[in-house]
Amino acid sequence: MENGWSWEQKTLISELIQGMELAKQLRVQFSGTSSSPETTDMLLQRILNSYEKALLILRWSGPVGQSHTVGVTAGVPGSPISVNGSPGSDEFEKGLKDQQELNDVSKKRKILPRWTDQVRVNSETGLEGPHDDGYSWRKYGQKDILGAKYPRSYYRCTFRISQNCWATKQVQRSDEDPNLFEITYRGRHTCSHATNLVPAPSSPEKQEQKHNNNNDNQQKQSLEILSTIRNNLRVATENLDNREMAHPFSFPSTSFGCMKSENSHFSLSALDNSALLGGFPQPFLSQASPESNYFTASPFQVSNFGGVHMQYSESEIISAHTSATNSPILDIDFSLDPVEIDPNFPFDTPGFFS
DNA sequence: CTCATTTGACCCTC
DNA sequence: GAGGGTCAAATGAG
Repeated sequence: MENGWSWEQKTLISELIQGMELAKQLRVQFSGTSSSPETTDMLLQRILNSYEKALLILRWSGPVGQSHTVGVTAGVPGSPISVNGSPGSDEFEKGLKDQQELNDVSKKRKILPRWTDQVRVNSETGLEGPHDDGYSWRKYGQKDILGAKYPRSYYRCTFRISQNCWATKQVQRSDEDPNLFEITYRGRHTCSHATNLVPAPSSPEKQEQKHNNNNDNQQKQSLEILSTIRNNLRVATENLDNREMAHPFSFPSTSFGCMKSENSHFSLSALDNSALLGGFPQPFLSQASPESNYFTASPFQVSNFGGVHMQYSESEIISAHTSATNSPILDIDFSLDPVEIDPNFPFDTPGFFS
């Protein structure tokens, strides 16, 4: 590997840089405008900071982090938060240490990266969108949880055996809001199979629209992203299947299938300039409802893609915040197919909120 | 027949 | 010991 940097890494860095430059341009434009300039500037600054951190992390881990070890990501297994931690080199060392520990199988489970999404199911329209996170899951258990009204379901990747893919997820229905499901992902997908491929955008217009957003309307898109952030990352969910209401823990595994590049429409080049904004890995990329039929990338791009939206619980946001500053630990698999996006790339948390 | 789900039992961690 | 997570036999669906 030349210089230890793969093509994917270079592309990633290139995209990061480009995104950062765009954010800078945005900041220049916004500075001085009347519409809450402080907030705008602050948010833009945050975005820039995030890019810088991401680049830092990337460069730190680049040639070094070639081991592709199942990463300790921002999510940080088990303990979400230490909010006030400051980013420091010791954290990097910790990351290295954790990665080394991954060699110990017995610790594998413990160290698996972990993050949470919240998915709301709309009882009216009742479509099965939000659970299509692009992977193929098989339910292996269900458990009544102390203090929880509803049982928790356990899923693992269908290809655990065939491809040694150790990704799992837990689905817990919210007590307060039965329409809300908290999905905790653990581990990364190492499988490359695609039993069920994510459908292409339903219509050329939508695809075109998306494409335009990626190119001609970058600034507009950024504004929408900012708007999304302002809205606490909470977006209404539509067109979801209320079948889940009746069987909350039977998330259809059939509609998933590990994402396959040729169908995912997520090639880096296709993402163009929005790669950093929209190209979030699983579970941040979710197939939109059958109606919208194209991807959503949450939480940063939700406003651009109708249909299903992930929600982040406050704790998750905090976690994100924390990991951004505290856990520059990487889980970047640069061995990925150029068009495949690493499920665990720690964009879930980091920079965008720091 | 094959594969996914269910469910009670077992294991692990705190 | 309690609770959460996983295993694996039984069962069901296609």
